[in-house]
This record gives sequence, C-alpha cells and structure tokens, in this order.
Amino acid sequence: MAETKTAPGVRARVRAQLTAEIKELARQQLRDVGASGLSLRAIARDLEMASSAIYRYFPSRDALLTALIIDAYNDLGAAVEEAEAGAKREDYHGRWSAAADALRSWAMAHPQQWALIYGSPVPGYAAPQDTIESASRLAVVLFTIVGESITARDTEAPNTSRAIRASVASIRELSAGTIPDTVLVDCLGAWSQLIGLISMELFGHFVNVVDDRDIYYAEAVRRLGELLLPPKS
Amino acid sequence: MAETKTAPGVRARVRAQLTAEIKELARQQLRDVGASGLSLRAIARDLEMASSAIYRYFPSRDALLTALIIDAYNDLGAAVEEAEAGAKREDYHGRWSAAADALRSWAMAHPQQWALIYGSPVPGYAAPQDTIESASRLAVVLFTIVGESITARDTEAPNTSRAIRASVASIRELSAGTIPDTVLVDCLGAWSQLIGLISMELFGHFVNVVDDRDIYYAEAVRRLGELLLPPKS
DNA sequence: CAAAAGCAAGAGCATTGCTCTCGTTTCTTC
DNA sequence: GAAGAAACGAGAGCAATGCTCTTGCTTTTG
Repeated sequence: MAETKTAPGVRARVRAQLTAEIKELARQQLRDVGASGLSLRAIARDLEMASSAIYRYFPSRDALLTALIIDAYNDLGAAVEEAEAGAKREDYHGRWSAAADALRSWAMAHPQQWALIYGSPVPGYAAPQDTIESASRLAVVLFTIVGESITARDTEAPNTSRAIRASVASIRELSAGTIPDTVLVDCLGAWSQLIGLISMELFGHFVNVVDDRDIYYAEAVRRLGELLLPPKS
Repeated sequence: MAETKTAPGVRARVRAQLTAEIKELARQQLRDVGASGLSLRAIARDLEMASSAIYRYFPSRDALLTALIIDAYNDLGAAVEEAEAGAKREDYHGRWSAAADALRSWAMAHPQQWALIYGSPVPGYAAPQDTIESASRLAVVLFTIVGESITARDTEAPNTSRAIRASVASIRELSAGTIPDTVLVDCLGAWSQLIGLISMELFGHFVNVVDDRDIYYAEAVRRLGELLLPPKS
C-alpha cells in the first residue's frame, strides 16, 4: 500500500516540476533577449542537463513558444478578469476602464509576452487549436460588459445591412446574441483599437507622437466607453 | 575618354544593382519563410557568391532587415498616398476610405512586410532614426485628410483638459496645428484602430470571429470617417 | 519479478551569423 | 599614365543553434 496515489506518480510530479522550470527559464530569456533569441541549449545549460534532454519535455522550440503563448493568454486573461470583477456590476463604465487599464498594465509589465501573442506570429502561421480558448478570455470580458449593459438599457437596435450582419455572425454567438449588430461592429473596433493602441505604444510607433501615454490611453478608453456603453446615470 | 561619367562610376552602379538584388531575394525569402527564417547564406547561394561577400553590402542581418523595413514603409506610404490622391480634394470621406482601403490592400498583398513594420520589433528595440521619416508617411496622409476637413468646416473646438492637450503636443506639430485636440485624440484612436484591425486580421485573431473581413473592414472605416470628418454634404 | 515505457547523456549533423586573411580589381591622386 | 589607396570576392574558420540517434539507466506497469 504505502503511497496511495502512485497513480499520478512521483515521476509525473517531477516531470511537471521540470516542465515548469523550463518555462520559467524560457520566460526569463524572453525578457532578456526576446523571442528570437530564445535558446533551448541555454535553458539546458542553466538547468545543468544535456541539451537533448529538453526534448523530452518540449518536442521543439516552437512547441515551447506555443506553451508560452498559451500561458501568456491565460495570464493576461486572468489579470483582466480579476480587475473587471473588482468593479460594481452595474457600473459598466467602471468595469470597462478597469478591464482596459488592466490590459495595458499587463502589457507594460510583460512586453515580450505581449509581443508573443499580439505581435507577428513567430513560427509560420496557424494558431494551434489549444490557444483559441485561452485567447478568447480577453474578448469575452470586453464583450460581456457591453452585452450586459445592453440588456440593462432598453434601446432598439438600429438596422444594419444583411451583409454586415453576416460578416459578424460568428462573434454574435460568443456574446449570446444580446448585442445588436451595430454595437457588435463598434465592439470589434474598440477591441482592435485597444490592442492597436498598446501595440503601437509598445512597438515604438508612438515615439515623438504621443508624449504622455498614460493620459492619452485613459482618454481613449473613456471615449470608447462612451461610444459603446449607455450614458452614465 | 569613352565613359563620360566615370564619376558616379561603374563600380557604384554595379554596387547599387547588387544591393537591389540582395534586397529582392531577401523579400522573396520573407514571403517564403518569414523574417525569422531569412538567411544571408541562402541569399549568397542564390547569388552564387561567397557568403562573406554579402557583408560588403550589409554589415549584418539586422541591417538588411532594417533596409527592408524602410523600403516597406516607403512602399506602403507611396501606395496610400497614391490612392488618396485619386479622390476629389473636397471629398473627405472619399479620401479617407481610399487611404484606408489602400492600407489594407497593401497589407494583404505584403503580409510579411506588414509584420516587419507593425509586428514585434525583430532586433531588440529602437527604430533607427532612418526609419522615422518613411514611417510617418502613412500618418501624414491620414492626419492631413482630417486636418483639411477641419479647416474647411467652421466648428469651434471643444475644450480638453490641460493634461490631455499636453499628451498630444508632439503630434499637433505634425498636423500644423489645424486639428483641435479633441479631434486629435480621435485621430490617434482611428489610426491605431486601422493598424489594429489589419494586424488582428493578418495575425489570425479574427479567425472564427469575423467572417467576412472585407465587409467588416469597410464598415469600420466608414464609421471612423463619420466620427472624424464633417457630415457628408 | 520481468517487460515496457520514460528518461538523461553524449556524439553528431546540418545550418547559421560573422570574422579574418589573402589575392584581385577598380578608383584616386600625383 | 603609373603608383597608391580603397573596395571587392573568395575561402577557411569559429562559436552557436535546433534537432536526431544511440546507448545505458530508472521508474512504472502487467
């Protein structure tokens, strides 16, 4: 008898541990030399193991990167979810800026991981299916705020053309159909604008353009909120 | 006598020629294997010259990439400028969508070059000073349209807070001060949204989200135009 | 307890960016 | 026009990378 749950096994545990250590060292390298400089051999050296042993844990460099991408999506998603949950449910503007601010804060704190998920796809293309669930967490938060604010107010949906309606059919499901198409279009725009603003700032496109980026971002977020949400009570 | 202008020199000419060929092959590799897979040695092989000879033309791989980045900025800038110039001067909405459409068209036709300039910075950071002039061409077009539409209409500028005004001081110069701060903030947002929309589409974030991206983009551009420009006559 | 599966190490291969040296060709200056 | 300087191309070489294969060892499984 002795160990009740050898089923999960001591081996599985040390494996999980080592996998985590590898990822942690990889994140550290990401900070220091960026994604393009990430080296499996360097990780192996830090771990004092043979370079070939790494391949027991990640079949390729791209696989490691993919794992880091998923972690980054989840980390970001959790940060935004938590911040948004801290605002009063009926304060839609507060929820909106809490989420948007958390988004930017996370990006500033983890620029390389932001680049990993919102920069150019490193391998070839094709986001693995594993990433999509983690990736959608951010969008779910943003769209949910708008969706709930819509059901809370009583506004009739202005009509949109059949073609536009069809073009956003997929995303309508994600929002459970509570958001009229016209607002949905604005939502997608706002979402893209947030990602765009942060990427532009992080990737250096705002140098000599926007001076105080904290203030500018806050103002941009405020305006998007006014566009998407019912007027403040 | 013979060659009149040995001053520019046969050597300079063949050098320019070879430099162009290297860049062309590099662009081809960009298309095939992406920026991360760009190999100086492969270019040398295609050119049937020693790999070390390439370094007479570009001191490093990053230098080649930088040259490609500048070319991409200029190519994109020229495409947008030309498209915008094709619209009637007083048709601001027409100019706006012409520019925005040209932007996306160029991106779809040159996805890897788009990734080069709007994706994650490949080397470390620090856009070389050389790039900023080429990089600003797009922004100049967009901001000029809005600026001219403002001077054409007679609207008083709503006030903005001192802090917000200061945060966009740099960009105000670029627009020669014709755009009131409140519109300037919207301009920056619209600019970021366009870059964001195209990047999200190109980098795969709209898979299973936006179905007909042509139509959606056109609609987003239309709404941005309505926000920024005076109502259609 | 024995077979099977997981694991670590080492050697090795192909490839890369980049440097150095050495003749050769072109340009410049007298 | 000839001598000196600068630019050039080629080859060898270095350090580093991702990844594979084989060879023993350990944990798990039946």
